[in-house]
Amino acid sequence: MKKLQNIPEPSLRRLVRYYHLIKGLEADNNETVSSSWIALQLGLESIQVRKDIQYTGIAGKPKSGYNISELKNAIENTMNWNNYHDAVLAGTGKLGKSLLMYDSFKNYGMNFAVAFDTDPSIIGTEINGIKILPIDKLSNLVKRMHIHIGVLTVPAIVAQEVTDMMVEGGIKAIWNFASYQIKVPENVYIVHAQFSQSLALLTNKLPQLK
Amino acid sequence: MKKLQNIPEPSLRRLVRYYHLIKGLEADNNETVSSSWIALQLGLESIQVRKDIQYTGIAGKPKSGYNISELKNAIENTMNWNNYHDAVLAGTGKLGKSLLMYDSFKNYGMNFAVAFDTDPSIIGTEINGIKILPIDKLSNLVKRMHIHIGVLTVPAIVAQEVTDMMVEGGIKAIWNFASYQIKVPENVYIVHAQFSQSLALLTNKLPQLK
DNA sequence: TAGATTGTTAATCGATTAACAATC
DNA sequence: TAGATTGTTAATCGATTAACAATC
Repeated sequence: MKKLQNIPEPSLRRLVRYYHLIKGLEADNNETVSSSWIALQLGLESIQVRKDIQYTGIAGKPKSGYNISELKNAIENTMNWNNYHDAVLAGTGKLGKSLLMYDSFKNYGMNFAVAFDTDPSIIGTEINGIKILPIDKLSNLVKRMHIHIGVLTVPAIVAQEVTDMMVEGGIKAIWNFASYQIKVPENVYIVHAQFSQSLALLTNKLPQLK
Repeated sequence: MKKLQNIPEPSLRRLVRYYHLIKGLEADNNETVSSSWIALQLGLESIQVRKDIQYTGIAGKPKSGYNISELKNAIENTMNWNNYHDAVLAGTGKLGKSLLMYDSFKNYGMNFAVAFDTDPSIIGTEINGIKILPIDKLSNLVKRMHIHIGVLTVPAIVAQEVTDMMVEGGIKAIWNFASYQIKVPENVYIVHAQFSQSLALLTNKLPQLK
């Protein structure tokens, strides 16, 4: 049984980059990859790559490096991407719809079981095969289906209200796209996914780039 | 003239959260906010909030705290959100389209001037008032219009090719949504915005939450 | 064997936190 | 004035990096 270790957030982010990099390698038929090659591609130091990979629990071989498919599996295991977990999405506006249309989340551990909205004109319809139900059914359905992941793509003004419904239903992790500081009990985990947060990293650097 | 300081990424991310929090405060008519109140709302320590705010260059008042509108402005200045910069988007698939439809980027320092794609059936049309042009015009147009921000929402397989066009045209910052490790010269800044990166932070924690 | 690469242990660096002085 | 809150300086903590031994 693998011991669960808290992997630093920067390491998790880099591991995803390694993952996408070596997926490209698999296509050509390479078998191994070295930390220094990964580092070179990503502009990092090889020791940092080795440290990050150690968090996944696999070992490389001196001289040859890491087995590519083993490393790929190890990252998938670390991220829990080797199987997927049901999720609900609340708020089928432009962004919500776009996420529902995106078919690749299953490769990243998540599957939309059902979506919720308040707009009577779309309730009962489907987006990409995913049924849209009225928001007041959220809490009960989530409880009944034992769903633990909620994706929040509602307007800021109702973000807390919908969050409370999710928490009431037993949601344990919220992927929050709403520009609102939702409050949750201590045992609920939030990942902030606002575009503004990511974009801030870019716009903040602009004066130094021109 | 404010000195440019490199603000740590975690601080930038938290500052965006403070920003959304105090925007809610402005609506009610509060005038000041304390670091301890912000910290309480976000589950942080007040000293960390004060440290982050110091990066924006403003000073608070002992006993009363920070002036809310001053703090809001200071964060906007730090992120360069007080005016906006033209950007181009390449790849008008589901995600690209959804970003073009999103009208709030102007509030976060960015404005789509034009978009690019390869699909002849949509070239020449507009999405949300933004013209879609053939990708081979990208480099020249970007150069001519002095655009410095590129948003990459193309399939992984062409990500490097399109990146090269952007770089050739003089793009200095790339907001990359493609699941591909694009390579750029040292003077080009990349922000990784893949859903998988953000989602990894959530799925990695799942075993501890259930 | 020699050389390349991993993995361990220790050192460094930078971000966070603590203590407390300054001040409104 | 007393008390609340900021801001500074120092201490701590955790992530990154360096040095080098282990090993294929």
